[in-house]
Amino acid sequence: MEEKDTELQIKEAARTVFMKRGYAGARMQEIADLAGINKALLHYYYRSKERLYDVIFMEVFQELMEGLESAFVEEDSIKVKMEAFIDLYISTLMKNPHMPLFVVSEISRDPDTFIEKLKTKEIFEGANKIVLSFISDLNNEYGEQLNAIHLFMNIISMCVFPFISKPMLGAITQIDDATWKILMETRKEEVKRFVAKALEKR
Amino acid sequence: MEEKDTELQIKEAARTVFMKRGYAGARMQEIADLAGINKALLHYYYRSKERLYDVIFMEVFQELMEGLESAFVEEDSIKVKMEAFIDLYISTLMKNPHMPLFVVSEISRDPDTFIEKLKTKEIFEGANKIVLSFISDLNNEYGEQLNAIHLFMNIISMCVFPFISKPMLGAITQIDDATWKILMETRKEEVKRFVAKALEKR
DNA sequence: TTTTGCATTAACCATTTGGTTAAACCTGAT
DNA sequence: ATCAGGTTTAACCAAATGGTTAATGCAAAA
Repeated sequence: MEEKDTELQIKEAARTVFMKRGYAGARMQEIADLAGINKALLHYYYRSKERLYDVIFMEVFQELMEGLESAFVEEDSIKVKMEAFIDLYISTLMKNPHMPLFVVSEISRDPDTFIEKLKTKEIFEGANKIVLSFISDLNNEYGEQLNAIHLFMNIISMCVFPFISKPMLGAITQIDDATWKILMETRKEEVKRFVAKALEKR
Repeated sequence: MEEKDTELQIKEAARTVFMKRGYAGARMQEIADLAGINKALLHYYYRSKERLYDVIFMEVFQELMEGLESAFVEEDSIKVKMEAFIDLYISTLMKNPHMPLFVVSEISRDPDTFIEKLKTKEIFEGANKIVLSFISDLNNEYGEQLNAIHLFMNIISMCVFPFISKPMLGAITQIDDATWKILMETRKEEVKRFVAKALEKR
């Protein structure tokens, strides 16, 4: 059947368009064109723009959180966890470079609605618990040296921000895509070393 | 006269609305309402939405770059410059928390147009030169320990990203505004210490 | 072969939205 | 007082846009 195929094609098209343009900038017509279907069919499968958007947004958000969680499944020392996280998260973002900017800007567009949506889903529970336990672990291990929340922010920032600022950086410094890929690949080691050195005990 | 007053009021309203909603999400009517004037008057002063937007965007972008530059005017050691930058940039962002997300998402919405715009302006020259000389300074001083570009990214990331991710972080962890302010205030010292430690020579 | 029911489309519709126009409104100069 | 200039507005317009509807296609069941 074409059933699932069509629905999937719509979702892929919607994902591309929403990620590129944001909710306000996205056009139902463009999604339909990209999916190779009639615009009315969008409304047949997903009643409205907002519902379609919700589905896409939650999927992307979930992926972002899963990427975060999966670094923590193994029972290891906090240092190993940290390094696993840095490796894995940068790799994830190299595959999906548009995800973080999309998620972050759409949340700040309407934080209250986002909070409401979160409450109904279970994604939140997992991610939230893991973040808090990570911060608590950091605190036990490095509490005397550094505020754990700041350490957490530092790590996340160094992993995520380069992807968010890439278009701007690229415009200013004219880095081509090949160079960028190498830069992000070497970045894993650099960030790990940077953090490790900053946390060295003496 | 009301002349400059009206024009200024339009610009302030436009800035607020564009920063909150982005180009696509902004409505000329909302800008007019916020400025307390008739919508036609917007077109009287600025011919179109795009022109008004261009003015606002370039102003905000310029402010962001000036903030970056002003930390470097003094002829000091690279370490002092770095610390001045961290202090000053976090302070700037505390006053204008929406600036970075606005700039970054609008650039990535249409990087080519942004590059075109940049070429015609002089803002670029200054900022670009300073960034490159900063990276070159970093390289001379810490080149053996760390790739200078990554170090530059690290510092910028740790300063800027918290403001970009605040709405998301706030939604997940329920940090109130007072706590946030304290957190960002203490962050200046934390980031400086973190960077200093990571760069210590032995 | 006919029927049934979902999938798909062309044509439409109502609203929103950026933009225009012609008239009204000031204010300072004559 | 009236004239001339820019400023401001109410009313309007055309295009874009999300959404609907009624008809068509089409495959499996009868």
